[in-house]
Amino acid sequence: MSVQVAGVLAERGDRALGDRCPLERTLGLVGNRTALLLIREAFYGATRFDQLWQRVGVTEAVAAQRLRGLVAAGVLEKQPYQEPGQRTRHEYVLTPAGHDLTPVVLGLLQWGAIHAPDDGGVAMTHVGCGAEVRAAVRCAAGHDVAESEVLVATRK
Amino acid sequence: MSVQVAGVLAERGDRALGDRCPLERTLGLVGNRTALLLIREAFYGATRFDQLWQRVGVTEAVAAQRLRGLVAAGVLEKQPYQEPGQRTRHEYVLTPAGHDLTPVVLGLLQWGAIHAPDDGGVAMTHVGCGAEVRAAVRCAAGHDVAESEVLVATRK
DNA sequence: GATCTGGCTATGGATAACGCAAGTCAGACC
DNA sequence: GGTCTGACTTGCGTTATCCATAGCCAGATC
Repeated sequence: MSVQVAGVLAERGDRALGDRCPLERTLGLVGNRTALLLIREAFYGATRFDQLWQRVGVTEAVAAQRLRGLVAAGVLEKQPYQEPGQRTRHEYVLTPAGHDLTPVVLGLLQWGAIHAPDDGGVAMTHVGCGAEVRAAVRCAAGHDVAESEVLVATRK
Repeated sequence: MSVQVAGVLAERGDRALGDRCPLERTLGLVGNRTALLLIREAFYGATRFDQLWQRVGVTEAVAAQRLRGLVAAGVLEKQPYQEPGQRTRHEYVLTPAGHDLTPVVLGLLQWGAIHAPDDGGVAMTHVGCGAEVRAAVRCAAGHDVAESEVLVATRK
């Protein structure tokens, strides 16, 4: 059981659609290990360069490179801040576009917790009611949507 | 505004947690370009080896390698099938674990459609009611959950 | 038995991602 | 002016990922 596809996606046969195919560019922006781990840490609340590279466990060089990419992609932005007695520095905070990745990061965390048991799985709960939190697929009318009820079409 | 963290995640300070940190292993399994594109095609309904590598636009060698990984990770499984007058072959179908990646793939498709306009963005609608489909964060009690209302804790 | 086809495997080489180590730079503090 | 620290940058070697090409194998067809 899969989603339903329409338009170019359905008509292409068995050919690739090249680099304008859905996900191609997106994965170029956020679809690598370090970028997703940095986004995870941003979700956890890390903002300073030091925190980010140390918690992710990559070198400063790689962190700097990926952070530049994420800023360019509009996922993070650099904001100046100043602690008393310290000089002005910059912190990396999630933009609205970055926050829109919540279902993705949360979905991956949830998937790992269930299906990759060695992954130091996490438990996520709703602070308000204590119930388990999960990424779900819904429609704007409020229905829970099964995978087979999704129609994917190319935009004009 | 970020999620709330508890337990080891909150106490670790600015150290990395190594390869048992949430997402590390998960991203090793499904967190690379080709794997995610193959999962996308599986969502779209492709099952045969030829379809998969051609639609993704990758060589047979790379596709075979990643498909082995996805089968080993339990995301896909090989099932024998036979078309009349043809010999027995194998197709790759999503396992329940693979289907559990729906919010992730759908979330990435949705993010790309909004924030990466050159990504050949797609429109996703609910077949039942025609409303737009989106990945959302909910709790088991049925509440919509804001990012700041999520408590992430390490499992024991 | 020879051929063909879908589904792979094998080899070699390019590019990208990463780790390690060292260096730069700006401003607070002495 | 000199030192220190957080935030990077630079250079180099290694590993992972990818492409291109070629070859293998099983079974249906001829």
